[in-house]
Amino acid sequence: MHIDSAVKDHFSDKIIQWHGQFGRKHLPWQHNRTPYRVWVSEIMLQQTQVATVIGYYQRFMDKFPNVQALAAGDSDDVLHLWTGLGYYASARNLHKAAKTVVDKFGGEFPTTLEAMEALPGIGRSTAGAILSLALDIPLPILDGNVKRVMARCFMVEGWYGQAKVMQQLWDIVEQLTPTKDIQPYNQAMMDIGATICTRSKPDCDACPVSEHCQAHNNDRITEFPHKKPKKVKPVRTEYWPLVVHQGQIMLNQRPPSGIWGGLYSFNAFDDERAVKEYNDVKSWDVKTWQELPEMKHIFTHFQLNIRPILIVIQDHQYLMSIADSNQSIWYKLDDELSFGVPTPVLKLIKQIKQLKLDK
DNA sequence: CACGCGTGGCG
DNA sequence: TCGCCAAGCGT
Repeated sequence: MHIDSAVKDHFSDKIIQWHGQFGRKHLPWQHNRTPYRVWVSEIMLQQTQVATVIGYYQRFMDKFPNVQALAAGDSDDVLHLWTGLGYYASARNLHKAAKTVVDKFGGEFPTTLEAMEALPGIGRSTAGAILSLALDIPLPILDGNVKRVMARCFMVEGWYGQAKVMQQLWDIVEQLTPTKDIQPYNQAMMDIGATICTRSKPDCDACPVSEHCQAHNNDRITEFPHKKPKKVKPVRTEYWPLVVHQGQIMLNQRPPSGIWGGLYSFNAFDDERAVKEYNDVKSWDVKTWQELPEMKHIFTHFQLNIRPILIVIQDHQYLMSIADSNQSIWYKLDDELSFGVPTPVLKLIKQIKQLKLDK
């Protein structure tokens, strides 16, 4: 995609002008902007909101005011200052990179994208942020905010996990990046994403570049950015006969491997008709046949809908023979459990106990 | 390309 | 109440 140079100029003019009026200029890391200070803020802000970061940032800077102090610092102190912030590998990378900057670069941060990206924990966007915000080097950034703004302005199809989408977004921000005033420009891009072009209910009336926004102009704002399709968990429905006789309930041990391996559970059938056929084969004298409310049980990889059917029987001619075959047991509801059962089975057993059946 | 990484805020 | 998500990166 090629962006017309007049459009580009107008776009960046609008963005920079907006920054003068509405941009955030008094966050702690926006004063005394050095690569070190911007770097620490960028790492802390990865996947963490501004309001959360501020306190951590100030404590960190009090303890480690420059890269030499951090490099010389104790790793326990670094991690302690990170406690509660999460992503502790980021703190370890930060410490490691500080040592590299001091040992290999004499305490001066590199000024090229490539060298910056070679430091642990610094990817392309963070490298661009440090170099542009601290040193006014005209490089684009592409964090979550900028991605959202770009996806809407240019109606980028697809979701961020796709390589072609990221390529397209980088291509767009490269073309739009102005050669001067990069600091306010990049700062404003993030601010607009964070405060105007929000995930839900974007305030397009307040946006300085809404006239360039294809999604807005086509009234399709809510469609962008496209969400990654959630993997739909397969749904399986099973009918479970809960066969009760004289205060006992029939359970079967499951195969040793697979779901609920070795645990005791109820028989499972694909439909209610199969349960009836099963019952016919057994020739039980059925006293009660009652469908209980469906239960949903979520596994990692699928959802199981359980349709329990309470079957109270009074014939006991067959009971012992059933129990003798197929790993079946008759569990006395008054006894303590002495074997493993899956959670939905435990819930059903508790339900049945409360019914106080045919004692 | 998918996943793990941590926590707090929000609708 | 709880699933979703927020200034990404490394594997």
